[in-house]
Amino acid sequence: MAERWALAVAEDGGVEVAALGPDGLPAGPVRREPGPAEAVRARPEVTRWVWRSTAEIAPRLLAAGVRVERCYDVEAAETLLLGHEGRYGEPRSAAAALARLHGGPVPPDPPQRSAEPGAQSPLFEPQAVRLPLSDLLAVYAGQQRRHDRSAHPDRLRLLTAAESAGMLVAAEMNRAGLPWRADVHRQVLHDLLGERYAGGGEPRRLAELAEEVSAAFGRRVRPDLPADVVKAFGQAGVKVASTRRWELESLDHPAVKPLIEYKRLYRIWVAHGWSWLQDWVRDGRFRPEFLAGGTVTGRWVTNGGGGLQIPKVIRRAVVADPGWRLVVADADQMEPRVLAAISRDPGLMEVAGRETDLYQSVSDRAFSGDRAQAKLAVLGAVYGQTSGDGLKNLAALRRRFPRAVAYVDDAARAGEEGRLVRTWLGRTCPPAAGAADGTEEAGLPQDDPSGAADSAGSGDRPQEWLPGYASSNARARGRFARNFVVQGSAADWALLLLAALRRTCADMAAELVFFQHDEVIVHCPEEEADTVVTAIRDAAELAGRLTFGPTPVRFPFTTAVVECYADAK
DNA sequence: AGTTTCGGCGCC
DNA sequence: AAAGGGCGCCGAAACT
Repeated sequence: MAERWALAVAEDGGVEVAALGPDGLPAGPVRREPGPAEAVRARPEVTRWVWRSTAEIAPRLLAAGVRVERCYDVEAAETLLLGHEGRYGEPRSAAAALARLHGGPVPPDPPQRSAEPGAQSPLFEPQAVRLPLSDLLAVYAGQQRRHDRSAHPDRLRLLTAAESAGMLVAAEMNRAGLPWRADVHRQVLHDLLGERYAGGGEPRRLAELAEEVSAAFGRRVRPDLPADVVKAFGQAGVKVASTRRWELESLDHPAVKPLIEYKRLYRIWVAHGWSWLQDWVRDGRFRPEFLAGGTVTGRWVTNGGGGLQIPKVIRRAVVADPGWRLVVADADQMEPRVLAAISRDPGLMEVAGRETDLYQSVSDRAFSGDRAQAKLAVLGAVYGQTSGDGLKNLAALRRRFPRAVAYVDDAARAGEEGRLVRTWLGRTCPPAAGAADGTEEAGLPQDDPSGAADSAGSGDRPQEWLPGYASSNARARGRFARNFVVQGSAADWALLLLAALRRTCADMAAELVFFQHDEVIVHCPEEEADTVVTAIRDAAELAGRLTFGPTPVRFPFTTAVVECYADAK
C-alpha cells in the first residue's frame, strides 16, 4: 500500500510530519520529531516523502544511514511547473510558491552558493527559506492541481517524480564519491608532463614544448597566450584568425606540432593537474557534487572539479576498491533512439527497434553503408547543422525518415517563433534560450534576462529595427529548441533509468558513483557485477517503456566490468 | 583590487 | 560567406 507522508524541517532542526491521504491532503495530525532521520526511520511503510528540498534533507538521512524509497521535491516541482506554464525565471522557492498562492509579495530566490574546492558540503543550505508544514502542504496541493491542468498530467507527474528521484540519486552519489587513486593520477601526470619544478611553474614537458614553439618562430612566444601566438604567426607570414586546434592543423609551419601538443598537455595540467588533485580528491574519492536538473534540458551538471569532463587519460585514476569492480555502462546511440521514440517515425523506429548499431542501420538505408556520414547526418539534424555536407546528408535523412526530421524541424520553428517547446515528459524550454547566441557583431543588444521573467506575452516581439539581429537570434533559438526536444527527452529517460537502477542497488552493496548524460558507473563487489549488468539492461528497458509508453524502440547499453575506468570501451 | 568576459578545450 | 546543441573550468584580458 502506497503511503505518502510530508516532512518539513523547522528552524531548530526538528521536523514536522503528517500523513497524506490519497487526495494529497493531510490525513492525520501533525507530529513533531527530533530530526528527519528519526521521522523516516520510524515509518518504514512510507513509500514517498513530500518535502521542500532533497538537497537539504537527503544528506542528513544518508549521514544517519536512513534510506527513503521515493520522494517528491516541492522546489524541483515548482521549477518544472513554472517552466511548463511559460513562467520561466520566476522565483522557484517554496516560499515564493506560497506567496503566489496567497497573492503576497514574492521573495526572490536566494543566490546560488558557488563551489569551493575542498569545501565540506553543508548539511543545510544556510540561506534556504523553510516553510512550516501547513504552508508546504498548501503549496503541494496547489502543485497537484497545476499538474492536473497540464496537457499531459500523467507525463508531467512522472517527470516530477523522476526529477525528485534524480535528486535522491545525486545526493547519494555526492556522499559516495567516485573511487580515485591519487597515486595513479600522479603517475599519469608525471608520465605526461614530466617533473614539476619548484615554484609552481610549468612542468618539464610543457617547458620543453614552449621552447620548441619559440625556436620554430625564432623568438620567445608564450603558447598559452592566443594573442601572442596569432601575432607570431602573422610575423611569420601565416595569417590565422585564432589558435583553435582545427585551424592550426591546416597550417604548414614547424610551430604547429609542438603548439598543439602543448595545448593538449597544458589543458591537463591546469584542469586536472596536481592542484586539482589537491582540491578535489579526499580519502580516495572524488566528490564533484552532482546537481540534478542543473541545466534547462534536464541534464545534470557538477559543481566543482569538472566532474563531467574527466579527460580520457585521467580516467586511469578511477579504480575500484580491492575486491570490487566498476560496472561502466554507456547507452548505445541514445539520441537517435530517443528521436525515434518521440517522433514515432516508422523507419527510424524500425532500426531503433534493434539493438545493433543504429548508425550502421541508418547508413545502410540512406547512406550506402557510410556509417560516418549517417552519424554526422543524424547528429546534424539534432544539433541544427545547416552548412557543408550536413545539408546534403540531411536531405537524404529526410527522404528516409521524414517524420523524425519533421519533428525536430517543428521544434526549431516553434523555438524561432518563441512558442513553448517541451520534452516528451513536459520539461519546457525557456522561450529566450539561445538568444544570446548569434550576435556576432560586437555591441548588439542581448535579451535582458530579467525581462524574460515578466514578459510572458511579449518575449517574441521581433526587433526588426536592427537588421539581422532578430533573424540570427531566432535561428539560434531554433537550434536550441531543436536540440532541446531530443537532449531533454533523453534526459527524461535517463532519470527514470537512474531511478530504476537505484531501486535495484538498494538490495545490494552496489553503489551508483557516477552519471554523465548517457553513462553510469556502479561500484560493486565483484560477485555482484553480473547482477548489476543485468539490472542496468532491465532499468533501461523499463525506463523506455515508462517514459515513452508502448514503443518498439530499444535502449541497449554497452557495459564493461572493469577494475579501472580507463579500461572500459 | 575585485569582478566579469573571452578564448580555448575537456566531456556528452 | 557562413551559420551544430548542452555544460564547466582555467588563465588572461577587459572591465569597473
